[in-house]
Amino acid sequence: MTPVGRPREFDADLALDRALDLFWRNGYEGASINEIAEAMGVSKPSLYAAFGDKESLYLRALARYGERQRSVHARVLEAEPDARRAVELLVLSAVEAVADPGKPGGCMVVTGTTSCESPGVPESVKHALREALHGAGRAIEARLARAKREGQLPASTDVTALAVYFNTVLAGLSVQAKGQQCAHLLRDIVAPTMRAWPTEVELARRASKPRRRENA
Amino acid sequence: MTPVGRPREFDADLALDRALDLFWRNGYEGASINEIAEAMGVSKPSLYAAFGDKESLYLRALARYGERQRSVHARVLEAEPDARRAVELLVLSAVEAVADPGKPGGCMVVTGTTSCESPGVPESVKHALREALHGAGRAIEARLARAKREGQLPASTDVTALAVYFNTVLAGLSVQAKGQQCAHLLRDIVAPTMRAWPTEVELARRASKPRRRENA
DNA sequence: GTAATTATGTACCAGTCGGTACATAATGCA
DNA sequence: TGCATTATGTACCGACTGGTACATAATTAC
Repeated sequence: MTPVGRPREFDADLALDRALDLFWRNGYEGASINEIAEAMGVSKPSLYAAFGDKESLYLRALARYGERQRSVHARVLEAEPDARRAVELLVLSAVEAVADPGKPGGCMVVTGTTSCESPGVPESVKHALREALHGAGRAIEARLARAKREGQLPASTDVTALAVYFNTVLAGLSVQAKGQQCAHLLRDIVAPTMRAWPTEVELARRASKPRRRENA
Repeated sequence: MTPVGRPREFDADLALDRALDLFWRNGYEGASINEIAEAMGVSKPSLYAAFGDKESLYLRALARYGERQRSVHARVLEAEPDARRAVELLVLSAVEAVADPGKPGGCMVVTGTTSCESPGVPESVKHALREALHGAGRAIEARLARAKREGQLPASTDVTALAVYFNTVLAGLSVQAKGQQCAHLLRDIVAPTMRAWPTEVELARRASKPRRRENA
């Protein structure tokens, strides 16, 4: 079932990736339609015909970014049976990702969030960015909740607070990467970051009755 | 010695604060000269006569922001003799600051850093922002180094890494505030954040010979 | 007084912004 | 062969961008 009408001469999927790259680098207002169209290798009317206005294009790009990000996070978080090790890998992979010279520095959601206060940014975009930022936290929280069920975290653990904490460190990493902080310095913060994980000492001190450790 | 010529009819100091507010909120490119002039209560030519071009104005606003920020940080960091408590107060004060509804959400340096990749941002601005971001880390590092000298941190402590870590959490806090994360959730990350502080357990485990604690 | 100096508002500059009207080209279907 | 449908490039729209020319107003110095 080939579609009727003149076929488009560009790969819409590839073009969206070019737009994603620019939005990632410069945020919603910082990326102009003109340069996006040029990067896509497409004239402006073709861009509008294929993706609608700037708002729709950004939301599509953000959605794609989110899918990929969620997939990476899920793989890292679910691969390791030990939750502490899983989160540590998440942070470490984030360090490597934001410092990757082949990609725009930092995280698209962080870049977008910190530069979306202007009234020129549609409310839908602000909402999607907030949702994406909090969504990352919720993914971590789910993993921590599972760890708690499995006895890898004390029953008294506030998994919400701990998830927000890790999410905050990830956001901070993105800022540091944009600020051109050396990659090796960023790698060195993984260890301090993970010390937030409730230790056996605290586990013993906090729990009223000692908890038998089932894993590892 | 009153200056010759027609006196200016606006308070340049106050006007700079209005510009600071907008740059803080929207970053370098996100804040337009037109709206800044309007917020200043000044016509555009008067603005240019008093402050030069946009680049100069931003650098002056950023310098003022930096001075105030440094002053607050220094007061918090130096007031407490106990370094751990001092850093905890720093993080706590940052939470309250970025969540202050009376001020633009988040930190001006973070907002600026995450939205300065575009070629439209002068190199001097990018440089000043990097410097400001790293400067905050260096202030923390200095306090940690002092703590190490005073025996409040094990001699094996990597104060640079620890300072970058705390600075990263502060940057992340700013992002979370921009993302409208509830203030009470941000307050709850202070405790996990401070667990990165080398504990007595680690102090004992790491030091080859036990270190006598001199303070507290 | 007059000259020099500085500030002010209007009105404008070229360039870019997001977005589109319109004529033309390329396809499937009849 | 038309005809409907869709894509394409040119050329444009009004609004806004950072920045300024210029005439005028207000002050000090002489």
